[in-house]
Amino acid sequence: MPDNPQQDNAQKDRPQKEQPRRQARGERRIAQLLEAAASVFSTTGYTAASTNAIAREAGVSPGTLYQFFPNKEAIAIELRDRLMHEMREAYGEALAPVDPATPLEEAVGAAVDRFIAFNCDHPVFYTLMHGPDIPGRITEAHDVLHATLISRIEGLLHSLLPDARPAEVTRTAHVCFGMYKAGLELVLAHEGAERDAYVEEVKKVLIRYLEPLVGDRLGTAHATAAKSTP
Amino acid sequence: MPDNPQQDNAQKDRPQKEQPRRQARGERRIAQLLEAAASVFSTTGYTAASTNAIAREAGVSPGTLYQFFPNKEAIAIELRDRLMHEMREAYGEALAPVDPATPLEEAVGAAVDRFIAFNCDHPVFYTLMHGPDIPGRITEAHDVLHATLISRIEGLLHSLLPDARPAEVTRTAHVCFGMYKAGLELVLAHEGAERDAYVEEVKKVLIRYLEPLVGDRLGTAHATAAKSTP
DNA sequence: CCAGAATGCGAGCGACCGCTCGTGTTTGTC
DNA sequence: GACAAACACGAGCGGTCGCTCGCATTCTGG
Repeated sequence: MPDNPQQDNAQKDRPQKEQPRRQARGERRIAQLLEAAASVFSTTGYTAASTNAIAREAGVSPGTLYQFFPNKEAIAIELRDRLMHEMREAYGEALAPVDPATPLEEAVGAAVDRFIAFNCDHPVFYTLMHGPDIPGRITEAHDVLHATLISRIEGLLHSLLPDARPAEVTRTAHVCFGMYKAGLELVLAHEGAERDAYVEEVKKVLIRYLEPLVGDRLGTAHATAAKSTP
Repeated sequence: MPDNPQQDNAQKDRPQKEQPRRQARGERRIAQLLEAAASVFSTTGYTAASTNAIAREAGVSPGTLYQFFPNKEAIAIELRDRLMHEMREAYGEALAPVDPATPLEEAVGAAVDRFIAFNCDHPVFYTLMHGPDIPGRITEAHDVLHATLISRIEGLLHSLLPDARPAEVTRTAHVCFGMYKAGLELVLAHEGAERDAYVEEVKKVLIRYLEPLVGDRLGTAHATAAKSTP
């Protein structure tokens, strides 16, 4: 068991996890702790972040932290769940509506802009979602989420190129997601105007990768050999 | 100090690190230990890999391990250095010679093929080079190496598009490297025919990204609508 | 053959980590 | 005001980790 067998003496036989009646103070503490956790996670990564450091950052004792979270993992899960909720709420179904007549540039640009904006506002999101540092159970929930994201992209792709073998669509979706992920990392590594420039590069990568696939369907006149002289 | 302040009571005031005269047995042990380290690192990552586990995998005691390496970091560094040497030796200056007349497809394809082949043969290379799990000093050496790689790509790009502002060339190089890295991750996550398919996708991504930049320079008639009939 | 160096062992040190628990304080309810 | 529940504290428990140290064994040069 080369995993992370440090300890796992958490609660186990609790089919219903009935939490104690929270007071307003408790809710405030939870928010405080999650904010501190976001800070610590995004600067040191998940495994290197110690619960004592999170408690210290929040200005409380380790015992207080464990009043509200059964273990370290639960902190990350709750944080991720809240971020996911906030994202859905802010951007709705970001790439769900696959308007079949939208030009490729617009569809890709909008999706990339939204996701990147959210990640820039909440740096910890990248750490939790795409960080390779996450052990055990968290990953399982992430895998589900990752799969739904991929299938969203697949759906979008399917509406763009109805005549393609499913395996290829899946592969293309994985490539798009991987490239987006890499682009996001590049974007987060820069700031200001340079950051904006990288955002445009990411869009270019995706658009140019997908352009030949959608071909010149409909009247969308994107041209790989087009010039600025009409 | 959120770094890794576990211990650092290694040797410090040793300007010349004069190693003891190695015997053949010692060299064998070193190779054995590095092989074990490669296995453990690539399956558990750097930080999660324990030196005791490496020693156990190599079939020796922890004390023996520290006979040959001053600390855990040195194992990773030596491993990386040997891999780098092996790579230079196997593929020469992989993307150094910037033949200015090579078609884009060929240049990108060759470079991608070489790098990916090497990474497939030595999975630990990805962990050590691109793994986000590496603390402290190792990263410094990696940054140097990363910078030289980027400047190699810049050089290659400069020969392809001589009339481009340096900042843009740098940015393009970073994008190419990031996309290659993401593609490598995708490739390593699959096997057999699927893996080969992903390799081709990575090439497509890079070629299509760079194609509009090089335009139709010279007579290299790469065409997004080109066929296989000469 | 033998002195000394190189190699090998493994219990264990010190540090940190996730987490607990006994105790004390604050808050809501009657 | 009384009482229980929720909240807060922080020393410390059990554990792993990187690494050491004293000692035994094997190799090498003279």
